[in-house]
Amino acid sequence: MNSDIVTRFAPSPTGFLHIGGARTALFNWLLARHYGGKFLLRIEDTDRERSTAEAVEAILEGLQWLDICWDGDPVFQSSRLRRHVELAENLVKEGKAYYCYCSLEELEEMRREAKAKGLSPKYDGRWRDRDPAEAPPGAKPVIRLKAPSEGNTVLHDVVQGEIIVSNGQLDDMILVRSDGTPTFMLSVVVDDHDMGVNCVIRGDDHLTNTFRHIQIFNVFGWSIPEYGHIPLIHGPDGVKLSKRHGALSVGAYRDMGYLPEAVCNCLLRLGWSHGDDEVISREQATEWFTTENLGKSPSRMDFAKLKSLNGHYMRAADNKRLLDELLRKIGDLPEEKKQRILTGMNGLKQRAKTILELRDMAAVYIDDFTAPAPDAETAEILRKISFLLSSVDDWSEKNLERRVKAFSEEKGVSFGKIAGSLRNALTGKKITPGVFEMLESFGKVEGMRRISAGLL
RNA sequence: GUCCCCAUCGUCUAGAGGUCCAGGACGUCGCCCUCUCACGGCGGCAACACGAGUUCGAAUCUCGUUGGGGACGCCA
Repeated sequence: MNSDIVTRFAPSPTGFLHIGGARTALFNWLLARHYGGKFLLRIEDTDRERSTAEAVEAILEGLQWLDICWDGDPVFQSSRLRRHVELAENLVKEGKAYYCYCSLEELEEMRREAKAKGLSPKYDGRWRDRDPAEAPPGAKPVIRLKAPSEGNTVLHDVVQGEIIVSNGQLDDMILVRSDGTPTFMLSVVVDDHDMGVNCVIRGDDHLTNTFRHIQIFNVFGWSIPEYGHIPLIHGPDGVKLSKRHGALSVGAYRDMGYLPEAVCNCLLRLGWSHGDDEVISREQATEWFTTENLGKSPSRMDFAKLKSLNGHYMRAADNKRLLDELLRKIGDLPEEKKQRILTGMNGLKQRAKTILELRDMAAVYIDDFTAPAPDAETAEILRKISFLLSSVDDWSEKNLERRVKAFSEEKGVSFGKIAGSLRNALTGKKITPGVFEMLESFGKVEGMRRISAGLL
C-alpha cells in the first residue's frame, strides 16, 4: 500500500454512530493517514424507510467528536441511484443479469424447503434462463446477477488471509428491487469503484457479502479493493455488543464522561496492537498503524480499561478544557466558583477518572457549605488553626501546609487530626482533594469562613 | 441446518519452532508513599481449550474434537 490508498467508512444512517462503527472508521482513517492517502465518508441511505436526517447528523457529530475527519464531502448513496440502476440494466442487456419474477411467497417456500433438506437457503435461479414472456401478469421483476455456479470465489483478506467459498454456495443476488431501487450489494460496489476506494476495513459480519461484492466487481471487470475483515466487538459477556450492554453509541460514552481520545485509544487496542504499548497518542497511532498488526479473534469491550485510560487522559488534559467539559454537564456557574474549580483542577483531575466523577469531586467547590458545630476537642483545634491562619498572607497551598505542619510539630497535635478536622469543617466530606489545596482554591475569606463557621 | 471465521492470565493482548516452567496493560490482592481519596512505587495471584501428529525441540506447523462468534433478506 502507498499514498494512493483510498479508504472509506460507509455507515447506514439508521441510528446513532455505533461504537463498533467508530472503530471501523478509526481504522480506515488511521490506515489512510498512515500512508498519506484518502479517507472518504459515504452515507448508505438507500433504505429510505429506515434512514433519517437525524441519524446522518448523529453519525457526523460522532465522528467529529472522535476527531475522525473525512476527506471531501460525504457521498450520499441515494443521490447515485440512477447510475446504479442504469448499470444493472446494462448487465441485463449484456446477458449478465436477468429479470426474476418470483414472488416473496415463492422465495419463502424455497428457503423452507432448502432448510428442510439440510441445504443452505438460497434462490434456485429459476428465472435465470426463463423467457420473461412467461412472467405472471402485472408482476414487477427484480434484477438478479447471473452469478457463476461453478468454481470458487477467492478472497485475499488482509486480516483473515485467503478464504475460498464455492460458488455453489452463493445464489443469484438481487441487484435492483422490484420497486426499481438498487440494493446494497450493487450500490456498494459501484460507489466504491466510482469513488476510487481501493482498501476496505470493515466488520467481519460483512465477510460473506464480500464474496458477492467480488462477483459484481468481476462482472463489471473492475479492479477489486483490498479487504480486511476485523472481528466484531463483543460485550463483557461475550455476545455481540447490544443495547443491553448500555454503551452502544459513541454519544453514550460522551454522556458517561469519557474523553474522545480515551475512547479512540481503547478502540484502537481492540483488535490491534503494537507490542506492549497501551497508551498511544493519535500521532503514534498514525505512525504505527498498518493492517499487519490487526488481530483476527473477537474481543470484548472492557469498560474498566476504558476508565483507566480515561483517567490517564484526564490527568493529561488542559484544565480549562476540563472545566468546559464539566460546565457542559452541569450548566454555567458564577465566575467565582469557576475560578475555584480552575484553581483546584490539578487536584481534581488527578482523582477523577471521568467527567462525571470530576463533577462529583468538584461539588466541594460548587456547593455552599457550612459545617455544624464540632465536638469540643475539634472545636479547640479549629479555633487554634483559625487563629493561626488569620495571620497568614501567602494563601498558597504550599505555604498553608508548611504553617500548619509547623504548628502541628510545635504543639504536638497530630497533623492527621488537624487535616481531618479541617476537611470536615471545609466540606463535611470524607473524601476530598487535599485540604490545603482546597483552602487555596476557596481563598482566604471563604476558607476562614468555613473553618470558623461551626465555632459560634 | 448450511457455509465461514476464531481459540494465550477474569479482560485487552505480546509471541511469527529453541532466547517462554510465556511478557505487558486493565482488574484483583498485599505492601510503601500519605491529611482522606486518588496519583505514584514495589510485589503476589493468574493463561498457551483438549487430543493426536510433524520435529532433536511446538504457545508457535498439520489434523481432529470441543467451545465461541458471524453470515445465510426485494436490510445495510
